[in-house]
Amino acid sequence: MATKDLLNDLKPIQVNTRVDLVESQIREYLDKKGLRAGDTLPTEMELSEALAVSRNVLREGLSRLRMLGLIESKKKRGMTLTSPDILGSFERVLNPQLMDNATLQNLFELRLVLESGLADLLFLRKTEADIKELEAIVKREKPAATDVFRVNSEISFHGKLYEMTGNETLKRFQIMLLPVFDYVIKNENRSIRSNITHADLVEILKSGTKEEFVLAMREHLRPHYEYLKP
Amino acid sequence: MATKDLLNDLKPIQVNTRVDLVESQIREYLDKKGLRAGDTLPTEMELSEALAVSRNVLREGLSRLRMLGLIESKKKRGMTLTSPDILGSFERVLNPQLMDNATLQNLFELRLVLESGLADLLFLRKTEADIKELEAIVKREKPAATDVFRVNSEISFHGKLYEMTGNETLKRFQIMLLPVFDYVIKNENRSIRSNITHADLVEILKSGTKEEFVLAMREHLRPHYEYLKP
DNA sequence: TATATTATTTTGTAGAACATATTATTTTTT
DNA sequence: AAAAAATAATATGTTCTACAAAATAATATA
Repeated sequence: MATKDLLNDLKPIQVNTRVDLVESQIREYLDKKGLRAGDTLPTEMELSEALAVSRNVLREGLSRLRMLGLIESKKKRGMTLTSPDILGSFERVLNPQLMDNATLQNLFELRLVLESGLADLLFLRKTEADIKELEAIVKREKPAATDVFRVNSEISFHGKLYEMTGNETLKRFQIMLLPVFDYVIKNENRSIRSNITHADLVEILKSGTKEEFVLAMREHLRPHYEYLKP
Repeated sequence: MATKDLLNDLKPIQVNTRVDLVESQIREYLDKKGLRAGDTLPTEMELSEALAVSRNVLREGLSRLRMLGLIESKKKRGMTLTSPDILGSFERVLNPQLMDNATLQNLFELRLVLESGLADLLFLRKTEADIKELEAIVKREKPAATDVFRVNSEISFHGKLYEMTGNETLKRFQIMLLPVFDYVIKNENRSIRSNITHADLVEILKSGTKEEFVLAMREHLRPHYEYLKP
């Protein structure tokens, strides 16, 4: 079918609104000028004149950049560039209800990949205190509930792992992915049993090697991988 | 110092602008009403009246949601909810020049974690064709350049690995992280030599086991980990 | 009935005006 | 002359009105 191919090959021409143009032009401007956090921008009047748009349209564009944390503005002082909160924007968009299934699945996998790859950072930065806390968490788990990744034990145990990496971005990322993970699992009604328990993982973290941990973590996650499509 | 503690404990009161309120209120509204992709929103006039703000302010808020890909609008038809492009917003913000050092470092590590955790997905989805392409890429590499992760071989080889996961989100994520990775490496002038080459990795993918690959990949990335702070 | 024309509706854009907060300047007071 | 108070100036925040443009609905015409 030629028409079907066409639909795939050429995506519909989208008329960029003036605001879209403002946004990209300003972003280009920042890049071109090599501006950095702290630098000041021209005033709204100057910008709107230079771009030949109304102040209204300009402000709609600026509003976007403000939301992303790229700029801040104060009365009389004007606008300044700021270090954006890179996960802030991500957070606004991560609503399982609105995401299509493919993306949900992708994010589910993304999280598995992350967990599988934590080993080195963990061994680099684990402390005695961390191990003790993990042991406490494991102790608190109900003995009957062998299911891993179930909401309760999930948040505390795996969350603690992320925390131990000392990587704030990673940690926040995990928290943001939690609802997605939960959503997928619930929707597919998966039953999850692993040969490697949380307790086993802690034990290896405590007195095992990195290599052992890598393999153990994979084994711990295996049930999840088994649900993935080839 | 009491003042210093205070600065840490209580963050400055930020007067939310009307636009900020509009944004969060509309987001709340969507959530509360349980609206999904495809559903239509009230008109701008209705919304601005309900929120008691000018149409201008309302539009600044909507502009943000539009940027995030949460809503689309057409003349006469009004606005509809859409599945957001979750990485689109991320992309807009990932400018190494604007990010603070801690975040750069975090993203660098994030990428290492991802690469370390790819093994299972790769073994789940690799094909003959993939392996052949990898071999071709390795063949093209200059024999003198044993440095891994250097821009050229990096983009093609590691990029191909991500591609093989069949996870579009993951793949795009990697592309977005490339500049960050490059930026960090250049700034720290790291010399990188690994015992495991790309060729080795391909060989294991071809006729080795998952476990071998996991360990090989870690070894391949080891030089990078060695630069990380404990 | 089919087609052409004309409203109607809703978003997109523009311009002017005023409010508000913050800095800069001037005036007054001591 | 120095300090304090009052005033002006400036840039962002907000509102209002008006019109353009596109897509749909309604009507008139062949």
